[in-house]
Amino acid sequence: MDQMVLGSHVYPYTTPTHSQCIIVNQTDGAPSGDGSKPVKRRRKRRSKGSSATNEDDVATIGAMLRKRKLTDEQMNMLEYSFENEHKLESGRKEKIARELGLDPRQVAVWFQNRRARWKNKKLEEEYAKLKSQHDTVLLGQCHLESQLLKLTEQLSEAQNEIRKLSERLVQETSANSSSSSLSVEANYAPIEFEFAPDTNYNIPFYMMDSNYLQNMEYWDGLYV
DNA sequence: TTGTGTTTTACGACCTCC
DNA sequence: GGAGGTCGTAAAACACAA
Repeated sequence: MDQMVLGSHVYPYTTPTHSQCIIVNQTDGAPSGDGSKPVKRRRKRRSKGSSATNEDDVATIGAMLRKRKLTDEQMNMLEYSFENEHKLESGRKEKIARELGLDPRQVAVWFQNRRARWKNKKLEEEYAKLKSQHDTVLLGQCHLESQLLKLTEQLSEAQNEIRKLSERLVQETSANSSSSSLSVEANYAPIEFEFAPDTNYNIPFYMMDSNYLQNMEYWDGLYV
């Protein structure tokens, strides 16, 4: 492990293999001039492959930082600290930086990035949870729709059956009407379904006797 | 080895709070 | 106004398939 001394700090870093990241003075370049909102200006960085050879780079060595991967130990300590508290007040930052031999700015940046990762993770978890709930609701909807279809078919069959029986009864009673003073309507007044959700289902229910209901296998589903 | 996708470190711009 | 936050992004570091 190499070390790099900047100011009063000693930074650990792994020797870069082929490139460096050099931060050029952030305020360089032309000012915005007109006093309007300052133009966003990205710092310049050394691209891969170029080398730090001239005096300018040497002169700005104080502002030159290699991108240092934190050691496992530093990472563990930071993670432990993050678990305790996601926010980082000044005193704590200084303390952690001292203990880990890092620049306080590095600690602050690490916490910023860690919070961002934590937030992304929470968002992903929330998304997965909502998606799961959505899928469950969709499944339930499918199930209910298939049930509705099945029940609609059963109702239609039952209505047909009732109509046939009703017609037969009318025929039989009209054939016997000469010998009877009672009308069909008087004995079998139409009964309406109180629970019928739709007026189309308010069919005359002439055959409302126990034998008929017992033999109506069509209604099994409804009475379950 | 190299191309490519992902993660990590670092920073600028902007915002909020005291 | 300064300190510390988020957000978006650059670029190094890393992982891994081809």
